[in-house]
Amino acid sequence: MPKVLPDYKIRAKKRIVEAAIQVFAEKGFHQAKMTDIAKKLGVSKGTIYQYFKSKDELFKAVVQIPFSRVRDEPLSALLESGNLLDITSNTFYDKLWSTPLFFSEPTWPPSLMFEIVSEASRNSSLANSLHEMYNEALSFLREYFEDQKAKGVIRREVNTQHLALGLIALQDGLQGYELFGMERSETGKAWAEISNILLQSVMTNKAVTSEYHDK
Amino acid sequence: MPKVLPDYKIRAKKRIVEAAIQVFAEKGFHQAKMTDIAKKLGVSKGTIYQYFKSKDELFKAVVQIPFSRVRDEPLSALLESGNLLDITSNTFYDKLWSTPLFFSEPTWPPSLMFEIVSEASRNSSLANSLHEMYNEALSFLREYFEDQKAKGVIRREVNTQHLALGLIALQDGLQGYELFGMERSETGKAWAEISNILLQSVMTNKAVTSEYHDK
Amino acid sequence: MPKVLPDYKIRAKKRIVEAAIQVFAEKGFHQAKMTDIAKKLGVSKGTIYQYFKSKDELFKAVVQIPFSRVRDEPLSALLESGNLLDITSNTFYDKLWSTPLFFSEPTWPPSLMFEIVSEASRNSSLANSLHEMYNEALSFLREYFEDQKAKGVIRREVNTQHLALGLIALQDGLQGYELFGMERSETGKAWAEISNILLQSVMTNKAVTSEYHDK
Amino acid sequence: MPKVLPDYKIRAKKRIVEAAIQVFAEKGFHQAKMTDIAKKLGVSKGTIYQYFKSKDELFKAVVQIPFSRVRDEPLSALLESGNLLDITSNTFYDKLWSTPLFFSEPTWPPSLMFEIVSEASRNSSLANSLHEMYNEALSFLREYFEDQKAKGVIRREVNTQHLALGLIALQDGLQGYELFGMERSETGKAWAEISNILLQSVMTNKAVTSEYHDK
DNA sequence: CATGAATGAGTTTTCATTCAT
DNA sequence: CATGAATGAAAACTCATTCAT
Repeated sequence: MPKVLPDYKIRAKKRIVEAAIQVFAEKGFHQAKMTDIAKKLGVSKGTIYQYFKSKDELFKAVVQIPFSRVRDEPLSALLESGNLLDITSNTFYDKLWSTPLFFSEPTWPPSLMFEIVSEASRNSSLANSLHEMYNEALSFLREYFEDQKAKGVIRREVNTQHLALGLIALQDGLQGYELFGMERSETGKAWAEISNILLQSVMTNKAVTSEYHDK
Repeated sequence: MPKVLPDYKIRAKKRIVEAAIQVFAEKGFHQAKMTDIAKKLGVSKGTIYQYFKSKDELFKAVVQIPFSRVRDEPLSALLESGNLLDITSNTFYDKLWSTPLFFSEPTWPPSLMFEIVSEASRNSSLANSLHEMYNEALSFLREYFEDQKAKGVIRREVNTQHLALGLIALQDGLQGYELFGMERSETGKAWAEISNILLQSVMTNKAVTSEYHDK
Repeated sequence: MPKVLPDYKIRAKKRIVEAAIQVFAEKGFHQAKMTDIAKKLGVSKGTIYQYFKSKDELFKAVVQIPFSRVRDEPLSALLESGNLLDITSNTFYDKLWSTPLFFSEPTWPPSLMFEIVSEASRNSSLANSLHEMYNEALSFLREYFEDQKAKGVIRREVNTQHLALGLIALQDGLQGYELFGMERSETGKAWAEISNILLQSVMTNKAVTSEYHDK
Repeated sequence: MPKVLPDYKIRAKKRIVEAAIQVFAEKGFHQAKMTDIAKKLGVSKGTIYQYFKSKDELFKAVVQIPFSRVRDEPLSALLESGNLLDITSNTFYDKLWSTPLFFSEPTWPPSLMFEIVSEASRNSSLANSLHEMYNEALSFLREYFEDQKAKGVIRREVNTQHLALGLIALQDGLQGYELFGMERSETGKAWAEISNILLQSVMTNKAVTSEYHDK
């Protein structure tokens, strides 16, 4: 009888993955010992092996966390309710990465993200799934920009794919700098200024004028 | 007599560091075995230990490679001879990262760079030296922009620090995407388009006009 | 709640220390391989590392075995029940070193003792704890002699500290000679004769006479 | 053509052995690296291998240093010129061990001595040669005592073998205590007092009286 | 199911010894 | 002969994984 996993098992796996994400982020995948993860959960190593065949299996599960950051509700709300230049706000910048960890869908803290990207360069299957996730995120933003284009906010000749890619790359780059100690205040100001220049440049004259009037 | 290392020892260390960079980039620090590095060099494990006390020591040496990418000659030449919008070229984009490996000063391949950044989040001493390197690179670009400002190419009200930070972050972000399989052709086009929008936005009207005439 | 080690862990550590003492005595510290110790216990190397961080840590534990030989019950009993010249007996000589190994408190076999003393000359922390142990043993014997002095058995002008030191040194010296093959029968006779001369010399005339009468 | 070793070779070997003794004493046999010994001599490792097939061979050479301490000239002179109770002096105590190192015949410093004794318990060939050396030293002292007996200084019923054994054992024991930090002043006083008691006890009444008169 | 002591394969590290210069 | 860089066999040590309780 094909049986789906009982509910408690799914919840147990999720709790383990959440703990693993934290520990991997704190120590790095290879420095993180199975014992550390077990300790963080308050269970024994053996228990983890009841749910995941191996440390590698657990890593894969961590990596399969759906890439939901751009799609998550607060972010979508932000985009859909406001106007285009809201993207330049620190609120948006923060949202892009700091989707509340372990609240709804857990997400990778930046240090883990960078390790995963590095790992992806040697692991094509991981690369593929990362690629897919990014494409999804990009589509989401691109569609939003296309929408704005349809509304006459963004100029017709703008390549929305490149715009989306550029904005997210900018944010990822700045994010990385925070890892080695660049101040959030500094990266935040750079985000605000650069994204503002970019978006103003792609807006129609009409939109620019009206946005300024709104302020 | 100041006791410096004999020349051949410096060269030996350098060769080991170069091999280590390659192997670390291929396999990641923890997957890279001392044997792998020795094999790549065609020597025995023991030889490496004559030059570096431990694997960790070797990693530190790898990480202390001076951050010379922006200062290296071809890059400077590119900036100094050409006009501002040359930055938007793929040549420049390539230069930023792909300073020929093991030619003059070895540099970290991207996958190693991402691993190092991730590691920096847990290692404040590493973080400090990375920070310093980035500041140096940023200063270099900012000074260039200030120069352009003095020449009337860039508008006076532009914050050149943020401009430099934004451009490098954009490049680093795109670089990361290549690690999980995004095509260079795609990232290159995004770079060209976004950096072009940015730079045109910060240029004086006069400069924009003349640059267009040059083409 | 004061976090003490669980009982079984203390017992496990003790069993490992006992095995280590045996193997160190048989082969010497550096010739003794972790595998040898594990094999003697019938466990794997890994197990030992669960209880001791390193071979050196294990050595330290071996060395911290309390110096109980003079204080142990049979020895005290011997001293307290008998008369002073019992010290000259082979029973006492044997007791001084050969407290039954691994019976109650494990003690160092002579070959290990000599290695430890040699090591102490290069390791001041080890030297300190050895010194302390010896002082304890010496105090015990000195107090016994002081007691005998109070009872009129030993003459008042005798320096009991030097007497104790001399007797134990004599025993340690003879012990060493057994290590390179001097017969116990020979060292035993030397002990009997020399300690007898010494003790008779420090006894009061009255005590000498009565002791002779006892025989 | 059977050829004895050229003179310079013998001298070279001797210099190496002397350096080895020092380094073995400082660090212990296993902690002493061939490099250390070479450095102490100011030559390269390779040179040592020109004269000794292996580290073990070198150790054997160190251990074969003739046991000359009791026979060496100053000591013999001391014994032969003076009277019996001179043995109780600190000068004699010092002489027993501290035959000037590397002056004529090198001798083992105490820490090396203790390591060698420990090693002898596992190495019967080493044990044999140590035993032989000790017997030689004992004979020397015993003969001296027999001589004193013939001269009417020592009583006829005294077992001179045990007396010699006891005195040397006492000295060796005290020597060991200095290795873990017992003060020379303390061990010296114990030696003076205990050896004095012993020797006075074995002397004839006549000798005791006259010795006292000499003072 | 949960536990955590035991395992041992896989690495790092050491250093006596060799040998090309 | 002397040198010291290179070697590699032999240890120490790690930690994911297993399994008896």
